[in-house]
Amino acid sequence: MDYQFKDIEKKWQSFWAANQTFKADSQSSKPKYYVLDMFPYPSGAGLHVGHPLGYIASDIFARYKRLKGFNVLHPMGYDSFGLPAEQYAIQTGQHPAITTEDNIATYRRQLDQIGFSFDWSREVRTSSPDYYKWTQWIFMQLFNSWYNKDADKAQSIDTLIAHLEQSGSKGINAVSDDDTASFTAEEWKALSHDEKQTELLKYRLTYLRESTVNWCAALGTVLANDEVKDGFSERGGYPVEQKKMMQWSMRITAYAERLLQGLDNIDWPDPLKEMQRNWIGKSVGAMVKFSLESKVLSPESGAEVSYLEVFTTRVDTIFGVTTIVIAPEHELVQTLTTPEHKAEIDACIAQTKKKSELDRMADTKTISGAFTGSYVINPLNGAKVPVWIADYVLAGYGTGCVMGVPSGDQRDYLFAKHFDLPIIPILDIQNIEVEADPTKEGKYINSDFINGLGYKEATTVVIAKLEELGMGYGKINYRMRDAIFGRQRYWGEPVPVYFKDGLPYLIEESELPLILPEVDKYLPTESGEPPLARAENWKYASPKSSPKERTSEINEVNSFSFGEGGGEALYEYELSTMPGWAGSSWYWYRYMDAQNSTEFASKEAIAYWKDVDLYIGGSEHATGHLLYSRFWNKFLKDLGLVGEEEPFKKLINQGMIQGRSNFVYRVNDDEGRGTNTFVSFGLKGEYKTTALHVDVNIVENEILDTQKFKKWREDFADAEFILENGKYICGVEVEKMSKSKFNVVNPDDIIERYGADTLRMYEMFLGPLEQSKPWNTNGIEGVFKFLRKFWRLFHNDAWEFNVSDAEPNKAEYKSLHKIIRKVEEDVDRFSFNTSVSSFMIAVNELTDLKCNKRSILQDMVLILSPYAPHICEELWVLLGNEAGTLSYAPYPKFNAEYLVENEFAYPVSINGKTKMNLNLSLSLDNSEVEELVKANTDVQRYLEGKTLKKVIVVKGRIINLVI
RNA sequence: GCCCAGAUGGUGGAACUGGUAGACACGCAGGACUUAAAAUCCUGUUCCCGUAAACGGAGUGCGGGUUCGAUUCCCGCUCUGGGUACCA
Repeated sequence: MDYQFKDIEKKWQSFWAANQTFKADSQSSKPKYYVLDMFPYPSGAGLHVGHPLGYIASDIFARYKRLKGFNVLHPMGYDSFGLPAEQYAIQTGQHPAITTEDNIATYRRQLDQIGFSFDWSREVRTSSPDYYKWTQWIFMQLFNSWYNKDADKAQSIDTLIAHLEQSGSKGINAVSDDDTASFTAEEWKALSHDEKQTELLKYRLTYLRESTVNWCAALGTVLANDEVKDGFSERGGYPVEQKKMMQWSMRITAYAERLLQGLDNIDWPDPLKEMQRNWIGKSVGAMVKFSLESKVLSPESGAEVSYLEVFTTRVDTIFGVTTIVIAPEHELVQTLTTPEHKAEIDACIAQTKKKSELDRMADTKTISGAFTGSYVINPLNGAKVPVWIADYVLAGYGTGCVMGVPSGDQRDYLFAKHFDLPIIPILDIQNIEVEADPTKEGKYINSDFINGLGYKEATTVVIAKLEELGMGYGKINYRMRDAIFGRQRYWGEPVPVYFKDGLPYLIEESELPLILPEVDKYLPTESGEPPLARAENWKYASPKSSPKERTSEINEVNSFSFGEGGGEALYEYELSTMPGWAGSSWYWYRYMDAQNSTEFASKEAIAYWKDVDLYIGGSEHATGHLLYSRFWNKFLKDLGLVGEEEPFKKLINQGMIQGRSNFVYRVNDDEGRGTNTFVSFGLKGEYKTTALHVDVNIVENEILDTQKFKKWREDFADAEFILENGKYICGVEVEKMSKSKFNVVNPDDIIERYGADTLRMYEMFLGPLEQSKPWNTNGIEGVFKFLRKFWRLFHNDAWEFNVSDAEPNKAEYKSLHKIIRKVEEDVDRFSFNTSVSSFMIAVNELTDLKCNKRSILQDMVLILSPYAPHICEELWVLLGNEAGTLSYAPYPKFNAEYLVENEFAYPVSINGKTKMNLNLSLSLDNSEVEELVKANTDVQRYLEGKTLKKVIVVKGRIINLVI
């Protein structure tokens, strides 16, 4: 009987669906295990063969855990808001919801074919109102919270208001836009309602602020830093420019330290943790004030300024300061510039502006800057230090102002050399002849009271002195910026906010979800407003009656009296929508309780499932999704809504599957035009050729199917071929998988030809899960043959196949227990490729043994079932088990006794050279082994009178004799 | 530039804490079955010398080191992939 994979797979997929085999229990006496995949964006192209790699791995793991007795939650859903559907809508006028619906149907069909054990009853879609209601709800919680640094957590904004009412800004230790704000309780109370709101906005965890954003004109939207690559948008590759806009932001910087610390307690790949650490970019240093010679007025705030403040990580080098350099965009540039230097400074600023467009970052070699004519005073030695501007100083980091220490910093060094400024060595071992020496070794020189000290000591002493003088203090800076949260797009979650007198207010919780309105077109308006401005009646109608019982002063600032007549007033809704990462920053909680209409997930569900035990996805989300998710999780934890500080305990990055393109070589004629003759790869050196992509689906093992090639495209119908050894060999190159390169392999085709079980095993067999690798189908035959061989173990005519209940023999037990141990080890370290090999060996052994023992075969089916579930279900029933019981059957237990051997021969080397085979028994201790070895006649022969110095035994084996 | 990961036959890869390098699979070559092909099965397959074979020499990107013994550990390079980019 042949292996009819199509019938078998269809049968079991229907069975699982009909019986809800993989529905996770909300309550169970079994321990819980949560296996999660990064949910896909359902693109129009459908799944290609690279997408399921991670899903297959997680599915194997989930199925394995079920067999091991865990209550497994293994859900799937769709991150269904996003740009491509909207771009398509702009081009075709088709509503993105319809496109998305179609794409999801395709994804679902493709996923089902692979035989995943997802619990589809918990499916989520970020674009569904039932879902985004809660995304909006979380946004509201963020709006209503501030970060209390003393408690080191987010708290309700009411607690902040209460504090302000009580004692003003005194004693508030918050993360805010403006940490210099100070007023008394009386001053606070005297503020108008709008002034209070403006003030509070500086503390809210999501807030509106004018910020410099990455504006992509072609996409008509703002992009986050991680969506911009080298000045171009990640999606589409359009140019991105800097622009100032009023934007919603998320105060992720409040969590910088916790995001950093949390990395130490989670089992994630080190490179990924490292990426997040770099992104957060913690630097420990100090703030130092350099007094101005005379006080000036700030052009922005009008306040008196008496010093320039710098941030430095090397405060120990303060005696080597020869310049203070400020960013050309710094607010005091014009104020500090003396009339005789104005021309130079203006020229320099103009040049910077021109440059910053595109190549400011590419061009790091050119040194440009100018002297303002002003001086400041070094607080520790009173030296007069000139103030310069230079474009290597960024306005957006630290104070936009640095102290130039040419001896220790290469940029300062180049700057000093270029403008002929002094360079002061500050460490005795410093070598500064050709470049700066940033060493921390040696003893200080030219450095007043720290002369002779070492780095650590000097740093402590300098900071202490600065603090004593009131001219500085130790400070930690982070590179990470607050995350921009608004997008000027249609296909996203509406922000549940309306505006009154220019200030944002939340809509009522009871009014959620705020449904995305219909629009006539998906483009921005003529006046440049986001697409939502096109929606009719996109206005907030205040509730008919004022909310009751809003009498307290605290509540007063959160609400206001509505239109006099009741229900008359209409207010503008926020027009931007949320970014792609909003919906994906909490979705793992929704799976815990996907149908809940009163909470984002019930307390009980969250208390039971807690967190994700295993998360599988690509490392490209390192500084996006994975960071934002950790941020929201910590916030939800602060509010007591969830229990765990970190959402994803263990994370595995699956490697990317790259495309593998095939080429044919068209022979050119003398004029360089292409002929219709194609030369095989090995002979192409003898001709002038042009390489053309050829569809990888008509190439097998690099051999072109010339008949299919002629049919592939009309103009190749009468192509001729110059063959080698009767075959046309194609060239190969690894590239991104894309339609235009004809290297896209669709999993449907593979399943059609070999079945889902083969696809699953082959994707694992291809190589280590975490490694990126090109897809090629060259080895898939081997996996298919293996499954067929496994099938034949149960259906072979060569021996009468009767399941026997007899006691298995030693050899059969040995094969079985070898594979039990191997697969357990492999699954635990996600080395699925090596277990596939081990299966092949085990099945070969059992075939050779003509094994028909029920217990052995049954255990084999169990062990293989996570990898190839369909065939195993079929064989499980064949062995007399009830249909559907396989997925929760107990996993076979490993017993080491079956692997013990009493006697074996192995090579032993003498002084490192392999010389002889020894037959010895195990389970002796080292001294006994030594005696035995000495008594061995073979060894005697080699010794030839010399003494045996050492017997090296490893894991009970003699490896080497030292003579 | 900086940070991280990697480099093993014709190919994908294995060797888990230093212990017979090349498991397993693909491909290739030869053979069996067949009128033939496909399918299946068997044998060989790191390279070099040589042969009927045994055997001998080299060998895990390159150059050193530690060790009885290194793909594995250490130092210095080369190349490839990923991240990041004037962060003071």
